[in-house]
Amino acid sequence: MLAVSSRITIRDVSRATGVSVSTVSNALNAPERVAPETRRKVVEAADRLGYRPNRAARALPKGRTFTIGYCIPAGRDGFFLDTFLHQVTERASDADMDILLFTAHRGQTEVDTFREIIRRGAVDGFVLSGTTHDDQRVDLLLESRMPFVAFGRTDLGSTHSWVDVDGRAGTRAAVEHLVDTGHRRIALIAWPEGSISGDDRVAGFVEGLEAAGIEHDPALLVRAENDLAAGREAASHLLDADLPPSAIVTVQDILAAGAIAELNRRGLRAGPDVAVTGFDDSPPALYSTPALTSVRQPIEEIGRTIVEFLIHDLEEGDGIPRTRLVDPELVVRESSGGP
Amino acid sequence: MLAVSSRITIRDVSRATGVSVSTVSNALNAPERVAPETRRKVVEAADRLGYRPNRAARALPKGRTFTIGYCIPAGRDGFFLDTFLHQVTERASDADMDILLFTAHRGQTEVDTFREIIRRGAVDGFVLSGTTHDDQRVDLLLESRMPFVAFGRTDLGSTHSWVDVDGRAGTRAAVEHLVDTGHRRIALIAWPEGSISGDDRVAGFVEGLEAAGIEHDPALLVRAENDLAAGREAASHLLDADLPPSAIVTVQDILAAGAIAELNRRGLRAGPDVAVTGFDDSPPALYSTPALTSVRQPIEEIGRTIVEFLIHDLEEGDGIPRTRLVDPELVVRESSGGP
DNA sequence: ATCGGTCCGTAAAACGTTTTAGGTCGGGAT
DNA sequence: ATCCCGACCTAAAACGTTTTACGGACCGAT
Repeated sequence: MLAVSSRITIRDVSRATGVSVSTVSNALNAPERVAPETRRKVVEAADRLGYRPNRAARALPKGRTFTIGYCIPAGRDGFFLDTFLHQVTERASDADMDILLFTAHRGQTEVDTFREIIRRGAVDGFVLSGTTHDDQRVDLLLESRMPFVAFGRTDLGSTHSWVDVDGRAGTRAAVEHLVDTGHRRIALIAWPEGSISGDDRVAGFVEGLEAAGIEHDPALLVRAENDLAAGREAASHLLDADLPPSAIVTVQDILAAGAIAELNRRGLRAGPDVAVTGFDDSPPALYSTPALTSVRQPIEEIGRTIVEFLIHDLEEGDGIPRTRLVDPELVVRESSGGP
Repeated sequence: MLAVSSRITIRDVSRATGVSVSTVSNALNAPERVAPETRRKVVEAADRLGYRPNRAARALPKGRTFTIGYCIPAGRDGFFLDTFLHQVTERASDADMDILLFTAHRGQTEVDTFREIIRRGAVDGFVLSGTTHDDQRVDLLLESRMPFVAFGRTDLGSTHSWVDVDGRAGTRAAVEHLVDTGHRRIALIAWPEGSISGDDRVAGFVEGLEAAGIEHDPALLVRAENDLAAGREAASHLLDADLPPSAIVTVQDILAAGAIAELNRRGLRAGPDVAVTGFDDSPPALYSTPALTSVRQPIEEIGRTIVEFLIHDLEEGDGIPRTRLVDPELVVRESSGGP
């Protein structure tokens, strides 16, 4: 369909007020350069006509697009994409910026796509998520001097802005909670070694045990991929041991769901018989029976902070890396003997 | 931070090849207008320099932004936003378009924000979701002649493009499945009257009963808001009846989760004792114990079709409304006595 | 009276493309 | 020889803004 609806341009406002195009622009962007009466006339006419500067036309001379890029991850990133994106978008909107959503082109790597977006001059900066140790996107962005803020740390953590959850504090809190309710034999189902947040969560587990003066039994730490079946299997392995644990901590809700399923299969109840805790406080945690005790990441705060950092960088242009580690919160529910 | 990285413009390619700017543009956009040898030279140089036309600059003379708008809903829309957005973005990317994500400005209605986006000439068309009976956004878009495709029907269904799930067929399939496994006393937990998809799902329930020759007992249809507690309460009400149901159909997984929680509280087991089915096949359905029988909406297909319709409209410009009702699929799990 | 300075407004250039309207050249038909 | 046409290329205008540089008017000070 043809772009109809004859859009209102600055020229229409100029005609309506009898004042030049430049004066209209000045009246709207730099009010101090224009006589109060003229400004009033212009603003009134612009309002009446419903004039809004064309995005693309504005971007050209400004050298800014008023757009933030976000690459939507290929594999589902978890359940908070929803919340995260909403928060990011809302905050961006407060600063009059929009979000450009893109995804890796077919047959291209994600980094290639980032490069494309940069070359096209499509955005002023990026929000990253799902960072890895040596994240290639970070290399590219640093190299091209593109402002960005990452959700998650990387190996280059000190040279760029990031916001992350203190996962270590999270699992540690879970362990402390279990110790407080009388558990001594506490197991952990973790991911395979090598991911930043995974290793961090393991560290918190160990730390929590140490703080409670409990010796860490290596047999009680098993690794599993992040899916239901793997969680089930890992739990089964733990429960078959000579001295099975009385509590199972996991690094992700799905693993916890797997553990609960395995308990059910054996006629045991999560909570009364074996305590289980998850991580992320994703919807399944809340809706499962029994409801899952889980470590909640403050996604809203994270999204808000990320945009705040990015906008600051864009406006002030100082390029100084800013970082923030936010505290997660343990939400106690039935699966660990809570209410 | 200043936009550094001295971007490559068409002028650079022009200089590198010794050919005019217009020829470069033609070589890249309308190859037939340029001699083969020249074209080769231009393409080679463009490749070598990594030239990509600037988005904003291109939008101006083209009168197209190569962008599709999507307003991220305020309340969480469900769990498929993730999947849906990914699909939409990927398909858009196939057609060389990006997604502009926005959200209602503070203190403005969603419609106001749509109007803003249109006035700014920020997008070529929209993808809508979460439509209501008399959706104001639809009115606005039709009025401004903006191409768009809705996920979900509206009262103006015949005048615009939409893609929707046949919810009626979904609940009907759930009822049929329950009848097949021997149930006769089947209840429904539905939403309050008035939503398109909710009423549709109720209709499917009634239809299913009729088809099986079962008389519909009004006492077995209760209404509840879409949250866990409400589902719990509704189930409790049903189970307290003189003739409690042997199976409970729900119009959403969260209501089903509530029902299961209530069953558990009473020492009953979902599946063996009372069958329960959900709708949406959201993550909680899969991860709950027992795993939930649910009606799965083919989100990938929906997202793909929506973009397909929109791109077609944009390219062909015929503006003819296209519609598609896709069939959902019943996924049988333990909560209804499945494997 | 002339000068200098402010205030207010405007014309014009610039941003990086695409597209329109020619322009030049060579060759085939007359 | 002239004319016409097609093939190839280019200059220039256009898209809708912002911004720079300048000009006129007015005013107070010399």
